Amino acid sequence: MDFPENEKKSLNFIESIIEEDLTTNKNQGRVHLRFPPEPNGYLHIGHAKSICLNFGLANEYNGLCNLRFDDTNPEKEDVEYVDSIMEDIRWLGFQWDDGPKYASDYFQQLYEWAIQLIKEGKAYIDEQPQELISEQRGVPTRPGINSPYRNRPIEESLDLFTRMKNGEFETGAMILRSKIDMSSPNMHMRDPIMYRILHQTHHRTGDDWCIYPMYDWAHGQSDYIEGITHSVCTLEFEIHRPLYDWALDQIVEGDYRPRQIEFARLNLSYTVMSKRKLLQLVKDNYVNGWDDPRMPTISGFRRRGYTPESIRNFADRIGVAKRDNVIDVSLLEFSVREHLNQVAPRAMAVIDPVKVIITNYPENDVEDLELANNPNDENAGTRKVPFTRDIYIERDDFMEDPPKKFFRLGPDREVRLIGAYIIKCDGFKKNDNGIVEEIYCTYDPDTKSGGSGAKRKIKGKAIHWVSAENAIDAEVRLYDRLFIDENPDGHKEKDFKEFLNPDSLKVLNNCKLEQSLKSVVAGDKIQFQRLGYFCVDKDSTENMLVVNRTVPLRDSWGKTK
RNA sequence: UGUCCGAUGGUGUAAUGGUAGCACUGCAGAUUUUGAUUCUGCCUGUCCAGGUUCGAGCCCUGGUCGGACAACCA
Repeated sequence: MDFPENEKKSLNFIESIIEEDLTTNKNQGRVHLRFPPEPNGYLHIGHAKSICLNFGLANEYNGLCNLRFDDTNPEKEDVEYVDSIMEDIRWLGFQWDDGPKYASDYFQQLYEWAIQLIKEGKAYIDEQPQELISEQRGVPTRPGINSPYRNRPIEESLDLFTRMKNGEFETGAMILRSKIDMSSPNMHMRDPIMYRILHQTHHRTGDDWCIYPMYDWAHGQSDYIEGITHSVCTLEFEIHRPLYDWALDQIVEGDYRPRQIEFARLNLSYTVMSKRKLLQLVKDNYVNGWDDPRMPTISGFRRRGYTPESIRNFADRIGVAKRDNVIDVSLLEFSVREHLNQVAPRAMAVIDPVKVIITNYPENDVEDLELANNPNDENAGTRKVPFTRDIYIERDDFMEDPPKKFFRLGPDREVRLIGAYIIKCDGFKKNDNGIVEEIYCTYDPDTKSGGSGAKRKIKGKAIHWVSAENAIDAEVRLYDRLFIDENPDGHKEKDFKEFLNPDSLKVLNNCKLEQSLKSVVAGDKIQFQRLGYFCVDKDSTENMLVVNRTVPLRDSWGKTK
């Protein structure tokens, strides 16, 4: 125990509400949440925050959490998105209770409630053109005016609504509005639209319906039907809450009633989060699909090599509150490094190779060295790595004329080859273009790792290497942030795409990996020592391994350079 | 000249009238066969003005600043 026994864990404001409700036995002490995505795009890291929140809360309070697709707009929705959303939630490690739900499951009930409202004189059919209706609605600072159809006879509205449903009118010809208050300071209360005509095939209900309920006439009711107690959503719905409550007032019987609670959505620095903008990046080929490793989508992070644990930890750390926030991407990167540091086996890879010839090493000898898979974790075991006369090292681990603080290879300098020997540079050869082609070294046979002279101190650091004869060829994809601006969509005069990072993807084709990596499969995560965490990409073929860099290691040298 | 919401270090987030804490970032240092990890230390904060109170980041009043709202989107 790190803390006194009666010290309470601090609660976020939603937990406080739930605990308060629990102590008053509200809704018979039930806790039932839901995650309600619209299937019109792929889930992103902002959704991950919401998913972790809702499912996490259910977990914490022994409650339930539904997955409900808010599929009331067939124009934008598609099963492709339904499938990807379910896959992403499962991957994150959550399970919804009792099968996926759909707002479209409730179309009949919603329709009947609408009829009830018409009969009660609380809803009417308006057949004015859209522009007129919008004009009459007024502006936030000025009240609207009543529609001339506002007081049309109930029988007439009933008849029209039935005919709307039966497909007698064209898309957009008329709407069903609730009769609330055209002078309300809250725009959403000015006789909001409940139903519109949409001759559009729905991905689940097909052509059963040609009228579709609006969000505000579906969401609270769906919550009510499912027995949701705490309906958690993002801040932009705050102003809808009076309408949410109004809709509930029309249908609630008994003590149970869901409550809407709003929290601030996640914003991440150096990225965009709006579905519309992400869709644009995909559709206009600025990235290679929704799961492009540069995308802030859950599938993008998955392909990039992020783990569900790291995303869940991230979600825990960012907290939940109502103030607008911009989370530094470095926190996400910290979370993934933290987890991968524990679980990713280490290996050596040279991504920008230059050949080193160890001139005093026997030409055809091969030594099988036994290296730890994770020097920080004995349980990770060991692997065999072949050592030979010709090896590759990283081009930037050698300098012809190195400064004092450069602790790697250079003329007359010594470095330790990780898990092998100390070598000393005796010379090098350049090609006609002045590029270093070969580096000549001698090794000190007494300094073999684990051997008697292994502890010999040198000024140089340890560097990674790969046996030239035994290397595996690979393509390495180096990803960097997609945008060069901290807040790409925060500029009024400039389109967010102007801030796209031209170097967000660098493909390296001449990379050399150690032999032990030949059996990796897509999704495997490895730390390439001194380089970063990498993940085998699904584009890999039998002939060419493709590896994504998830995130580089922290680099205090790179900063001081 | 509307309604609603918000304001704590560079970034997030706690403190629920009683010592402003934690994490990330940044900066130093120790250890290191990964310039990683690990460990240690440091920097930096209650939007402003009044009021209530023995005591206010917290309660009240007034300002300031920021966000949301005028789709037949969600």
